[in-house]
Amino acid sequence: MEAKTLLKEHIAKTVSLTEEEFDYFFSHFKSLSFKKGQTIISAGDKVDCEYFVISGCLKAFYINDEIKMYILQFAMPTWWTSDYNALYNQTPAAINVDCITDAEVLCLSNSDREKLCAEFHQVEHFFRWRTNKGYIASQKRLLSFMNNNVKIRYEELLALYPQLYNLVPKHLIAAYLGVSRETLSRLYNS
Amino acid sequence: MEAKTLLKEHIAKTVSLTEEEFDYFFSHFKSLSFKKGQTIISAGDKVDCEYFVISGCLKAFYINDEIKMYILQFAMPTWWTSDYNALYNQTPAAINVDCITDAEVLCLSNSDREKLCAEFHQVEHFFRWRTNKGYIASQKRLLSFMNNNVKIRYEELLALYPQLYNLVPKHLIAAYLGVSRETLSRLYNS
DNA sequence: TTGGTTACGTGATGTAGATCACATTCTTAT
DNA sequence: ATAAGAATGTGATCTACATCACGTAACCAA
Repeated sequence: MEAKTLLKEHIAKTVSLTEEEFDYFFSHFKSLSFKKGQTIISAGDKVDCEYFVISGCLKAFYINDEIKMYILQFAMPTWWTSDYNALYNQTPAAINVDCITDAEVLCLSNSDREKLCAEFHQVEHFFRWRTNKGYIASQKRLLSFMNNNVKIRYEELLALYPQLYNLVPKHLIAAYLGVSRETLSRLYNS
Repeated sequence: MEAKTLLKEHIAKTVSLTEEEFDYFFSHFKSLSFKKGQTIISAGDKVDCEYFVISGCLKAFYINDEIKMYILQFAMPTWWTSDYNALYNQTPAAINVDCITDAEVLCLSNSDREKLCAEFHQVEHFFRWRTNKGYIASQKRLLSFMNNNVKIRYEELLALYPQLYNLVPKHLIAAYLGVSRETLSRLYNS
């Protein structure tokens, strides 16, 4: 689907904008294409934008002591991603975002988002709801982390995002679950 | 500090409301007092409100198989708490909220919040920022969970909220860290 | 085609933290 | 004041998962 249509339908699920309002809104986004493996945000970078995924799959991840990787989020079409801490607080990125597959994204700068939120009450409403959903999902994941062992978390993940199983290598799924690739391998071969 | 003043100063950190606007905003809150140990939300309940803490300390927690407790959040003065998943999606509460100490809270219904957000762009802005902060904090905690062992998480918690050390029993701190009370005990006696 | 890199499987062993059990102290209610 | 229940400390043992080590298969790029 075309980028503009995808974003339009995504927004329309939460708020109603007129044709002109949406066109104006959309004019603040920049379209970017990336190849598999390319980096969108590197730890240490200044972060100016958040990204809306049109096609492909990204990962947002943290690297500990240059050794271990923990995946905070897989970003699929219609998902938003960035280092929001860095973006909102104007601090250097602590996490990285890169492309698991070739990807097309729309990029919105922090200042444009704030401008659009100030100009259109409806846009502010949209972003409030989007963040709400993210917050709730994050709380759920935290709880699952505390409450469930790896096997259950693995099954939850596949139930929620079945497409991941074929799309992303298993060691990345392990990095999302916070478990070693060996343990994950033993888990589903039994 | 008086409830109204506390809320007013809290809101003023993010947005500017006129005297009349704030009075109108405030008129939607109900003041409630609880004794230590009293329950505010029980798992299974319908959840209608979110709560702004004026004094005392609450905990929001999940109970697994009627045995293990995991604390999602300690709520101190000027913090907001509820079961947001239940509140926004109108599902029965999955988590509980109760009082670690005697507490005074202001209660705002979901419908009143949405009404106020629709009526005042500034109020919508305030709630967007509040949720943003919560989301960022939740992501940080998740990352710390994956990345750090109990000792480091314990030190992080005390660095962030030194007042907790004297205020809440250690087994609750263990429940926040997702660790057994025995392990926590051994940890800080060494 | 070949050589190098990445993904994946699997055994052996190590370890952080859980669980169980029981003792001690501190709170709270009557 | 006293009894009962909460909170805490500490040893012994168990277990889920990490780590290390090595092997094979798949996927590339020259």
